Amino acid sequence: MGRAPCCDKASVKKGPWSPEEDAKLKVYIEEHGTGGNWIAPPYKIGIKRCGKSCRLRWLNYLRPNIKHGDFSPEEDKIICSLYISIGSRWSIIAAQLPGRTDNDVKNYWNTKLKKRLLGKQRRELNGGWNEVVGSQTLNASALERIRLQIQLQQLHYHHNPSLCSSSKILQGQCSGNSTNGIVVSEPISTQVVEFDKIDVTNAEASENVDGFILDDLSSPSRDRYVEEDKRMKGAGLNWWAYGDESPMSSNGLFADHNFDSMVQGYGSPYDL
DNA sequence: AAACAGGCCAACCGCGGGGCG
DNA sequence: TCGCCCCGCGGTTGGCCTGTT
Repeated sequence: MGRAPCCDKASVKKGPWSPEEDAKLKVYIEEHGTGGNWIAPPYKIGIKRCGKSCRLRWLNYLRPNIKHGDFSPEEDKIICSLYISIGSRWSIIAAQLPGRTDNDVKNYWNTKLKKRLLGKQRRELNGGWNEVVGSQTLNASALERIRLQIQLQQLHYHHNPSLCSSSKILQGQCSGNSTNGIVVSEPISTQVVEFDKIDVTNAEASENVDGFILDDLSSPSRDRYVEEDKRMKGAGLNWWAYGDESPMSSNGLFADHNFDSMVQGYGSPYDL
């Protein structure tokens, strides 16, 4: 038996909210709160909206301190790091970004950040991934996160020059036994690539050497990152400071060769 | 100038989980 | 314990906007 609808779909209004509806809802919520019930407000203020629609409008647009507009490089880093760790748990990720909503973060990831980071996926190091693990195909989102982990690991080295010299990056082909449907334990055959010390402030050199993130960015964005790098270095900070705690150890290899832990994520620098 | 394609984002949909009678 | 109801969440859609041909 299907679940009863939360409202009469035939009589509720859909589509964009009018300024009048916004104003009514805002005034009502600010004066009365929701009382944990989103079904009542639309009836009480006389708008023909589903309670869920009211909740969404309030959370994503009307509530105080909502931040609209461009995401900062710092926010980018938080989103990337958390996505690697926990996947598409947008509400949790958004909770780490004051003023941002899960919807905002999700849209930003899907329309910009993912493309920026995965845009060079086709240019993976020396042949890239074998997506088939034994007879098991990796869950797509898990695979994507693994790929991002590797690409972000590169950024990590960009911004930790002390780690860059003769650093090694796992680019890996996976093989082994399925353990829980999406993950694989040892053995993981690895290919290791060495690359030279890179200084991100030399954007041109970075383009030439790594061919990844920076040359994917438009000039203004790249300049932003370079500026941010200078600022962070000036403050004695490194980007992507998840190294030692991540499933990849600081030498760039997986710490435990266990894809399960990597896919589940436990190395975020941002405590949840 | 018109047509088309792609990007972007607000809003909707449907499911899972928790509270409660 | 069961079923209903609602909330919260992630995935998806649809329409507007902008850039390109």
